[in-house]
Amino acid sequence: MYAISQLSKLLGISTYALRYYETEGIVAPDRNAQGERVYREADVEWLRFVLRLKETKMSIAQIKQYARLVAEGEHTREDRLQLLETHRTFIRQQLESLTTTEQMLDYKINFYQSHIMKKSLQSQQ
Amino acid sequence: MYAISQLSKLLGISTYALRYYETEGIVAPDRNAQGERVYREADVEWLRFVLRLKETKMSIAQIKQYARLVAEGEHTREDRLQLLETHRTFIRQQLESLTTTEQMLDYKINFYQSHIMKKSLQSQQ
DNA sequence: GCTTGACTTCTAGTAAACTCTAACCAGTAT
DNA sequence: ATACTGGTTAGAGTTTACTAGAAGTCAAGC
Repeated sequence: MYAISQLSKLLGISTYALRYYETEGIVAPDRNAQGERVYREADVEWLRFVLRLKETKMSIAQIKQYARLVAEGEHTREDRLQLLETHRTFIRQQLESLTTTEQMLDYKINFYQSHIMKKSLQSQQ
Repeated sequence: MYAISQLSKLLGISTYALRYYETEGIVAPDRNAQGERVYREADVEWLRFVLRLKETKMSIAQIKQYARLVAEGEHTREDRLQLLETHRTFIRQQLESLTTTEQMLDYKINFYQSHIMKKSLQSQQ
């Protein structure tokens, strides 16, 4: 059980963001007697997954859509599957793009380093 | 040599974006007698690299900074190297994050598929 | 009893990255 | 000659994802 400020620290996101996710229907914490948000372990796990989706470039709109399907229950399983498969495809594209770009950077970095090396050799002579 | 609309199609980005990149100092095409932008092959290659940086989550501000260093010439090589190395580290983090998330999705997709399979088996009986 | 601190809601503001509109111009087709 | 096409600029508007401010509630400590 976490208060909003505790969860904010735990997840490394702002309390503003946590409230925003709630208004967007992405998370629905309990409330205590004072009306304060109380996040359970299940909310924490869900939010960790949400942050993974965000890191891998899923938009808030899409995450919201997925959250809505989960909340709607059993009969949305096929839709959820579809959504996750689409995102997996997107992730695989990103992996390709990152690998290619990493290689380009390796090449450029080697280029710069060899030039800098030449320069420092020159300055030694 | 490409007109803006041609390059837009070639790169799959809008003419608005191309003009925006120019105002940000990221690209500096030639102009013809009518004052229209003329992009050379070198501009195209540079923009392809810029788009790679964007795909891998480099901000326009950072790209702008790198472009400025390139334009400034020889004495900025160390800074450029630094910037590219920092981005390579970031790319490696993204690769890790994507791999982990892909595995989570594999798991969830298998889960949904096995449930759907059960369901369709039930409906066959 | 009053202040402090952590929360609440509502609403406005912000940063990033475009995206669009308006007014204009130059070359081509009818 | 006129309309159309495709370009130009300056500047306003849009979308996304927060971020911040104002005003209020409530329990705890001095």
